[in-house]
Amino acid sequence: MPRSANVLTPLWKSIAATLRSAIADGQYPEGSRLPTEADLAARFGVNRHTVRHALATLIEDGLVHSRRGSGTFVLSKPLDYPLSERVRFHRNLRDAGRLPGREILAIEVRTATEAEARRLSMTPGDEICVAHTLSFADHTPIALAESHFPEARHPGFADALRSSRSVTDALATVGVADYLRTETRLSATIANATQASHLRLPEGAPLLLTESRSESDGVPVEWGQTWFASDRVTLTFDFQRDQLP
Amino acid sequence: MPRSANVLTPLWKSIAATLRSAIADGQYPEGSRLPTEADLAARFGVNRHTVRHALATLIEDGLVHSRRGSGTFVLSKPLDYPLSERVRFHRNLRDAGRLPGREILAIEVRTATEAEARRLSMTPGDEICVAHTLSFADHTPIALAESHFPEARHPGFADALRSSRSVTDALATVGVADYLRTETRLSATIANATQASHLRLPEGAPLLLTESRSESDGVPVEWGQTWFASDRVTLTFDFQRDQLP
DNA sequence: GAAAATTTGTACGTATGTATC
DNA sequence: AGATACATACGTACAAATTTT
Repeated sequence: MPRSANVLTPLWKSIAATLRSAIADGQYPEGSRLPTEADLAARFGVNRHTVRHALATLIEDGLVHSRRGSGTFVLSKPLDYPLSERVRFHRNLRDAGRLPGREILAIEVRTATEAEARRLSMTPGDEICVAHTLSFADHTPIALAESHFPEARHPGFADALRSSRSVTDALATVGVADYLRTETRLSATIANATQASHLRLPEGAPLLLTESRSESDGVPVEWGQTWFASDRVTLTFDFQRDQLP
Repeated sequence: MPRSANVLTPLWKSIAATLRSAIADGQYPEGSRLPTEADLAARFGVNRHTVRHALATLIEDGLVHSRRGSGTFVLSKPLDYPLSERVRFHRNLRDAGRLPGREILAIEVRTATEAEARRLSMTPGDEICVAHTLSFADHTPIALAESHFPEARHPGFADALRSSRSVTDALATVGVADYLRTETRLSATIANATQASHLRLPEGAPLLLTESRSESDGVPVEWGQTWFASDRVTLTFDFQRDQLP
């Protein structure tokens, strides 16, 4: 039997608002499961359709997501990762109130191919250091990176990176006090099996790929590709702000 | 019978290089099909495995892609789309030597929701103009956009946009001579059925999503989301260049 | 590992108030 | 004023995916 329709706001809208504020209040924390649609319907005293309508708006807004047979879960808000000419991973994460973490998957030293040499302003055959790393925020993987460094120009860098575990520190020990990002290219890809496994994502999840070059006094010191788990990170930048170190 | 191994560069590498330069020379234009693996093997006088090894590197680099039973096809190089505080679609495309095009899918004028009002510094209930557009480069769709404009602040904007078909022109007719992009957020998504159909992509293709706000004299004039077909566009930006109009 | 229970997704239908032509 | 379309809401049933037994 239809409810008297003499209302200012629709039922589903007020239910959506209630759920929204309950999530905002931390009543349903990130990753937690909402009550089942049947439960919510009973609690609000409405039909299941009405609850579904409310939930649809939360899903649309990326606040929750539902899995058939499993339930509706609160999504964690993606980390804002500001891109600037002075991108520093640890600093970015601490500024966002998250615990930064980095795991080195592999470090190899080998001779540069033609394309790699070009990107680092070297000659093919020169030694480069290639580092594969996995970055974490609060123990959750957020990005997978493949970074190329001109080992020939900075001998001992690979060893420094192995012991220091921070790019900025390792560069400092080989004499690169400061460096700036000079070029950034952005595209989107689909996670392959390897990437998905490292990032703990389903295969086929959307990834944000950045390709960037950093220089120190006009000389390239790094060229790298980084694949971000797009549902955990949002890259941001504004041209106004001149952020200082 | 194995070939004498006393060689400087491996066979597959020189074959890959030959194919690369053939593609670069325009011998195999964008979208065209390479000779079959059997043909290439015969032409280079090697085993089909060797050709496959060479092709694998081209596929890895995103230069070509292969479809079982169909062939190997030359991919078109993605358009470089520079992001700056002064992003102008038509100008960006002409600078890249492409033919810009824009199709207006829908323009609606309605009252702003709470979230929309916040983004445009308005009050909920104020009138906004929402435009759904599709952008083309050389008649190929590259981006799908949903733009929000403060109609209440600039009465007549919707009509201006309907007749002018350029955001910059339409803003000019309502008195906004210049505007700058103040905020940009980036993420990656998967194309849904609607997006895929408009962009002429397979469902599930990776999209690059930008969310941006533009202001004129500190007052918001546009808030929009743009979904780029990631295999056709690469967003770029460098902090060095101060590009002038 | 198979079966059962749980939970979301989809589809049919009904009814009524509200806005539009 | 009447016809028509739309939004809201309830009822029921079954399919499909997941979790639990």
